[in-house]
Amino acid sequence: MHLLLVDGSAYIFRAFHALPQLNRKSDGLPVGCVQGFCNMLYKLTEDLKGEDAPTHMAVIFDHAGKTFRDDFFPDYKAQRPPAPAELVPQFPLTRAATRAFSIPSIEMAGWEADDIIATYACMARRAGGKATIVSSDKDMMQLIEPDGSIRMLDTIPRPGQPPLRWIGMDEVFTKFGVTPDKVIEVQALCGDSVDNVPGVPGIGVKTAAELINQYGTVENLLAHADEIRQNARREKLKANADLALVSKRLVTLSQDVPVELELDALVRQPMEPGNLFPFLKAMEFNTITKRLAGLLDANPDDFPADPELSAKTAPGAVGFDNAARAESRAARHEASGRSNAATVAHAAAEHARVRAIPFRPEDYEIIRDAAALQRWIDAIEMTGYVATDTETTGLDNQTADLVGISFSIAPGSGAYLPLGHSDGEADIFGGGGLVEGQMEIRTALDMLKPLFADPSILKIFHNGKYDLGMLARYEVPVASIDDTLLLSYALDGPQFNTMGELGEHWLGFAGQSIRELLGSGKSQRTFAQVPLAEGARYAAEDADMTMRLWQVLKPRLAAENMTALYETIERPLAPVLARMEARGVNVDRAILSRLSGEFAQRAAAFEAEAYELAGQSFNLGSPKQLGEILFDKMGLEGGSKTKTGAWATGADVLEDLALKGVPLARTIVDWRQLNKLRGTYTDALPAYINARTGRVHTTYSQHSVLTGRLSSNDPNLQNIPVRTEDGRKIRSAFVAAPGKILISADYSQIELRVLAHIADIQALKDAFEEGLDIHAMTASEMFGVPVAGMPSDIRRRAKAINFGIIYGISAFGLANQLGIGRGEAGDYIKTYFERFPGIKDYMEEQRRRVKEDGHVTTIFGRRINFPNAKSHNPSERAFVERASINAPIQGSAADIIRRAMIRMEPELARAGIDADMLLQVHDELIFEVPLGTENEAIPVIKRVMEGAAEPAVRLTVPIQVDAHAAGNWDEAH
DNA sequence: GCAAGGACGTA
DNA sequence: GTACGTCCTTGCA
Repeated sequence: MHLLLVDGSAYIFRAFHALPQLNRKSDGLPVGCVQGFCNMLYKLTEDLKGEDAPTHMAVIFDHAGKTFRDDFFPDYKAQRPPAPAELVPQFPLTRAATRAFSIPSIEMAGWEADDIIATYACMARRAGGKATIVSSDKDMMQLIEPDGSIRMLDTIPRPGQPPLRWIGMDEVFTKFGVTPDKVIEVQALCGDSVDNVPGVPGIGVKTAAELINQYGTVENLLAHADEIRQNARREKLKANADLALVSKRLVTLSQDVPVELELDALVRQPMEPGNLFPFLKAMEFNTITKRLAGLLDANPDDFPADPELSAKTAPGAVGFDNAARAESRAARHEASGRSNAATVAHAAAEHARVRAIPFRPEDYEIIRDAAALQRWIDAIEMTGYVATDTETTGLDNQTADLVGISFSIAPGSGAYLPLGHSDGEADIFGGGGLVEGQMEIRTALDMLKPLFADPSILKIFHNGKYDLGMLARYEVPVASIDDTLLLSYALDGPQFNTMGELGEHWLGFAGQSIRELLGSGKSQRTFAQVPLAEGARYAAEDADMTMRLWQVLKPRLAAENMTALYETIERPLAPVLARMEARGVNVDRAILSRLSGEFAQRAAAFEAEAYELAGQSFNLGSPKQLGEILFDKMGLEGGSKTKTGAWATGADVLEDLALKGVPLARTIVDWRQLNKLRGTYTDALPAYINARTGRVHTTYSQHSVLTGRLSSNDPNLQNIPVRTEDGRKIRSAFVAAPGKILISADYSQIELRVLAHIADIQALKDAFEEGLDIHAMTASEMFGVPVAGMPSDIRRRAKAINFGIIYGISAFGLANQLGIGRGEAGDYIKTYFERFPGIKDYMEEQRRRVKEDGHVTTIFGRRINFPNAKSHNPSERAFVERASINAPIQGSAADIIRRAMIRMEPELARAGIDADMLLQVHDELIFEVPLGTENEAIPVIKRVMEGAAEPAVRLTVPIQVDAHAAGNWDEAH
């Protein structure tokens, strides 16, 4: 007999990290792991033929709740984060899949899958047969028998490797340095940080193997502990003898679980089309359905999809993105065994646990050679995740050089791999040679490459976008990331920006500041000039801190229902942005230089004119001096003061004065405009052209904006002028590369459409449905003027009101904007509310929510916090009210374009279109495509952008995107 | 050398 | 009336 035992729970967890989580049913339910699981079952039957073909088979799952190990070691697996929300609904489905394949599905309260597997494997062996354990879990390696009667098979999908990989004596020896029968002894000594098996502190796999190979067992080792020559090792062992013994009990698999099914009950059954196809069809697994139909010679059409599981008919079938927001329900599901209250408690417990772990910089390691690096790589692979951070010579990852990389695999662990520390005095050539004792950079990176590229190993960064861009320049691609900065942003908004702030708040320890390390001003040094030991301490602490923050923040996702936002929006967006930043945009230096001269000349003329009109020369750039001249010296009326008591000289004030016949005011306005364009754009932008790429690379901030928008800096490419003719000249300097053309695609009236959807305003929705001019329609409704032949001034007012609504209108603000009285503005608002009563309801609802909850949300569940909502300052409170009205609108629109950006690249690739997404300007995306391909690219771009809310949210208004192609940004817009 | 304030570019 | 980032001056260290 040959018994095949599949470790079902381990498979889904490992597959979750190994597989791209893209596969969803038409209702949005994630089924990637279920699909991988079905493929594996299929492959097992296909590939295990001849003497490997099993005669008996079962799939074993972990059961929710405590096991016997918790009885004597309550901390066992205590630091496991709760299962990701995307995984939770897949647990019951994998059991259903097992039954669909006519295979017994076994789980038992109080026992881990590993113990049940061990029990059955031994039963098979005692019965004179053999057993194959389908698992890659190292804890199972203790069961392997040298005579081949118990073997292991790894089926976790890994790119570039065969689907089935045998694990034998050699693999075990590579991992543990001992034969399988001694694996538990080694594990007892070295422990396991993932499962929280303590082991003997300070003893790793290598040392453990050495000791066990000499003494055989933990007990014998402890009995002869006095013989050990190395002082530290001996004392550690003697001091922690009890930990070693407890650890051994923890890792030893039970072989006498009182299983209910005898071996005979596990005899392989033929697949039953009536079980199989209803399940596969409900899951929408078309490929495997076809394959199995061929194999079984059956027609799947004869079997309807299982109505209980099917997308269309299942009760309460909703898109996952919707469903995940109510994931407290899903989280209550079996496997995790935790109710929502439990996920909250778990997050709190994790926070307390991590916060209590002291920082010990003296434990950090410096990796100086390949052997040490390999040890860390091995440890990381064993752990399955790593917090990591790159140290570089600057803040801009397109120009900085890599100086080192740090790692941490658990709170308190840390290592620094220095690669580019230089000695000698820093000079303009970047200092002297490399400091001794560093690995050659290419050698080290080549060793790390498979680790970073391995999607089954989670890389945890803080602001990973930076590191991704950095590593990409060194040809180190990264798959599977988590990001503590984005976790914090999804949970708390832009409240905490730096690791220091997060550390201070969550761990009570800010860590060493980079400013202190590098100095400032004239004496500032780059990380390359930091002495190696000092740099190592800082860098390793950074990775350690990142690991701790991850363990604190990640469990909060489930507890606070932010998993879907983080998993479907924030996490996948970061690599997209990293690529956009790396691409940059082509800017014509000659155009800017010519404009700079032109603007300077014209500004100089205005400057002379201003001195003439003022009767004196002064600094036109100084609002203070200008205010004194206008209101003190010239004695003009109507001046107002800013909050600091200075004369207000803003454009609106000067515009007023100009209308009242003060020519100096107009001159200043014109001068300021030209000077602004020159200073901020034509002079500043050329300095941003990257010497290596010849292009301008902005940096996006994914975590800075309250509402969920991106921001752009160094340089800000989201405020390139467009409103004035001179401004557009600057825009025209953004040109396509030779042989390419730019496409600008922008959402039309996205915020008003979102408002119509959220507030459910039928009149607005109808107008959008019919493709009307929305401002003209508003004007017509409000003022009773027909749309045809509408005076432009009436439309302008309606437009201002529409924008005002989005901004949380006030009579004061609208009056200012339109230059009318407060009373009249108030009347407009009143009329608007009468014509569109739902708007008022919406506004009151947001005001109520922000007061009650301290936050409002977007349609995708993004939470926007307003800690000031209960302020005693009335104007502060009024501000919060306006912002809380605006935030769901601006934020939902921001979420929509974020979703479009995430989907854009794969959809373009799928359509076979070569297009580079370069820039995002809130409601606009800029692409660069080969000249002549724009007409194929545009429909795909439009389709992705227009459908970006689906399927998570079904908008009740049409979304419209306008796209144009041209050689420069001005003409494409 | 740095922070704050004013002004102004964008959606 | 919302949300940003940058440039420049000013005032203090």
